[in-house]
Amino acid sequence: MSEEDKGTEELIFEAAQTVFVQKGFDGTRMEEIARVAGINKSLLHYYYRTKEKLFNAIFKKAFSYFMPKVLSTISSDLSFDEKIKIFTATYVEVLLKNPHIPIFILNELNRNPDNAAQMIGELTGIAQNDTFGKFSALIQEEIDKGNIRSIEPEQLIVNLIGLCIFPFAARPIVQGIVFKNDKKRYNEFLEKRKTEIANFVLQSIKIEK
Amino acid sequence: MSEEDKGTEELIFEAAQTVFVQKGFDGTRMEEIARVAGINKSLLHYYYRTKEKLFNAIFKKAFSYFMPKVLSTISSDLSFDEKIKIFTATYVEVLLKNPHIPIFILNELNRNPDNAAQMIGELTGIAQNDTFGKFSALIQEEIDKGNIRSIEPEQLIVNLIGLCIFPFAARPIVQGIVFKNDKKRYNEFLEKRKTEIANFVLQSIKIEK
DNA sequence: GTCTATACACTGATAGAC
DNA sequence: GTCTATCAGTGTATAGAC
Repeated sequence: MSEEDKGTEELIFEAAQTVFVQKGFDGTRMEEIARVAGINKSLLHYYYRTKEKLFNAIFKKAFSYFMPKVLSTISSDLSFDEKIKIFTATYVEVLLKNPHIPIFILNELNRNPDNAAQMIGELTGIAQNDTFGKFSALIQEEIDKGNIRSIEPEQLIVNLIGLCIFPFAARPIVQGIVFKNDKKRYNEFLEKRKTEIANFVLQSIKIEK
Repeated sequence: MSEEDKGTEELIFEAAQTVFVQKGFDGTRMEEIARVAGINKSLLHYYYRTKEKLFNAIFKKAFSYFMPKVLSTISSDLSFDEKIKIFTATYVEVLLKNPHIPIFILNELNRNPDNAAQMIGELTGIAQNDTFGKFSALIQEEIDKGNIRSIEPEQLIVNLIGLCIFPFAARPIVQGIVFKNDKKRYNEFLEKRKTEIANFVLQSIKIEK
């Protein structure tokens, strides 16, 4: 399907995604979305009544990149180490393809938590099917079996997710200040993270030393 | 000095800080700042000509909480382990007192990188006096001395900072989804982070196992 | 379905009285 | 220094022609 064959609705959706993700809800003008989509401002309202409805559609899609299905990795029958490795590598890969998603989601989550919570709820029916709860249980199991050292499962989970997301959410700091605006070094840095995060975490929690 | 004794300029500054940090530049209305400050809208322009100038003043102040002087810890004559412990503990403490700062800074840095970079530049004269460069050198020294395992200094630095900042920037996710909106558990979680982060990191990079 | 024209509200900023 | 009044510009949304 070529660019011209796309239906107007999809054209609008993609333009809205580009602008909303880059500028956030407050910073986005319907005018600009229309311009990017190459159509008239009124058509936006024809397809999506209000700015909020259009935004919410984008938010849902974006959130699925932010909290990807990767989390289902933990339900597989791989070894714990493999789960951590695949989870972090795949997560970083997804974010490399959608680098602006983290700050967009974090910011909108903060700006309008109630609406965001509702959008998230509508996504999976009910609270991600408690993926984090299952993840916690899995970690506790590993501790009980003596495979990893004692650590609060929630601390480990937040560490894992934070290590993946942070370099993207804080790109201007990491690229600009840590790497003195050397974009090439910043990108190499992210590339290495695919394996570096799992390595860093597993080194911290392994027991046989 | 009581609330009433404050000069108008300071009153405006504090009101602006409250609103800007909560709603960002695009989401903030001069009207609301005036209302929070309990003064007239025109007075804002009398003291700070434009919305941008007022915002920039707030941004500079906020950034000093985001990248606190804690970084100077690394120039002290403490042991490497102690430096990591004090750095992370103090950083988390600062953020506990200013929990909305991280997402505010990250978002504005992303929204208008050029202006933000200039504001940061005006803060310390020139690029933080290359604190991160010194930090990198310190880490490399420890590796060369055989005190910690081999790791790219930049990866370690980003891990350290990310582990401190992320739980604040992603509060709605961590408190809402991981802790199912149990605010008490979320706060206990943050409290424990003061020591947990250093512990987690040092476990990962120590050599004698 | 897509366009032009326009209503209506709001926002940042200024002018001018006190 | 502080206020009221007001302007000019912009933003979302709708009405109506085609």
